[in-house]
Order: sequence, then structure tokens, then C-alpha cells
Amino acid sequence: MDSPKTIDELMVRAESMSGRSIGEIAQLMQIEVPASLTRKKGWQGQMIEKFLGADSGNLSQPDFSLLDIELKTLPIDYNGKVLESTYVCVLNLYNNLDDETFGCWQLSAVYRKLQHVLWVPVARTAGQSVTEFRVATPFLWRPSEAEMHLLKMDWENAIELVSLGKIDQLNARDGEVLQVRPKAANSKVLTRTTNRQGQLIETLPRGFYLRPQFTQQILAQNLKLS
DNA sequence: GGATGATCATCC
DNA sequence: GGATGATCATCC
Repeated sequence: MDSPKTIDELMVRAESMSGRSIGEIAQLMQIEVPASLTRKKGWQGQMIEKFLGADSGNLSQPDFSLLDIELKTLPIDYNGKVLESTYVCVLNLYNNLDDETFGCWQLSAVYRKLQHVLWVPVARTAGQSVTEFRVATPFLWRPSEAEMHLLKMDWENAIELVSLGKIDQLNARDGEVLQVRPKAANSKVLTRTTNRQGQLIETLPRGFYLRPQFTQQILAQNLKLS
């Protein structure tokens, strides 16, 4: 599918998925559905990207580059409860002190990606096959000033610890809405960072994630509007 | 039962 | 390894 040229075009495509099962959408695209997501964790998100014509691949930029919109699928149950946190992007641990943009929120990948998001909630229940998962109502979201402030606070706190070489003090308990958790193939993967003395060391790669309570509120706001 | 830390697939 | 896409699995 070509990349959509306008927001309207994107939303028409997104809305065409509403109420359809994953099996139906996969069939339209002639893609085989895995029996389980255990070994295909990103499969659903990538299928929906393809269906909507996302064009960024694995570049570090919003999925729809022309529109500057990021796509996120959101796993929910049939009561509308958010089931998982939402991965945003990697946390750059290699803080080059010469890089004055390192601590700049508005230049960060988190800001860039979250300033405009197309959420595609997908409902599922335990024991259900992936084919039976069902797309709920996709919606566009821009963080409110208050939401943006919360994100910025959490982001700045994380970045400050990294800048000080205190990545070891940063864990998933930090951050009101945006947290930092491991993001790697396994716990033995290493990436470069610096310690308190500014020496180069290696540590586990981390990523930024939105807490489920936060995305739950985003979902609730949208339900009120529709 | 929810949250934290661990892990899986793919592309380059 | 590092980016994309995330969910799994264990702990508390």
C-alpha cells in the first residue's frame, strides 16, 4: 500500500479496519496469521503498518513521514482495559558531552514520536487465537499541555541521570507516565555509556515506555469524544 | 493481578 | 549492535 498523502486518507484507511478481526485484515492482505504472538511479538503492529502504508521502516522517525504521525497499536481486553505498556523508542545512553542537543526535549525522539499518534486499539482475550483479535476504533491523539508536561518531566529526569552517569539508579519504578525498561534481545546485550567518572562502560540497552495507566487515560478521553 | 525485568523476530 | 515492531514471564 502506498503511503497516505493526507491525514484524511490515513484515517479513512484506519477506520476501514474498525470492527474487523485480525484474521479478516490479514486475509485482505493475503498474509498468514501466526498461531501465537509469543514468537511473533511485533507481527500485529507490522501488519497494521503495512495495511496503512507506513513508510519509515526501522528509521528513527514517525511511521508516516509525510504526515509526521506515529502509529501505535494498543492491546486492550474486551472491556477496554489496556493490557501492556507502549514502547516508544530507545534511550540513547551514549551521552556525548559535546552534544548540546542531548538534553533538549523538543529534539528528542520521544517528543518527535509522541507529538502526534494514531492509536489502533486491538481487543483480545486470554486463550483467543490471533485471528480472532479485533480492531476497535482507531483515533488520532496529540498530548495536551498537561500530558506533554508529564512526559517532559519524566524524560528530563531519565536523561539527567544518564548525563550524570547514573544509569544504574534508573529503573522501571521511575517515571509517572514514561518509564525506562530494558530493550534488548536478552539481559546479556551491552551498549556503551559513561559512568560517574565519565569513563566508558557497557550496560544493558534501555527503552522508553508509556505506562498502561497513561494510555488508559488517552483511550478514555477518546471514548468521551466519540 | 499488576508491574518490572526479560525476551522474540526482522532488517540492516 | 541498534533500530523497528512489541509481548512474555516472573516477581512481589
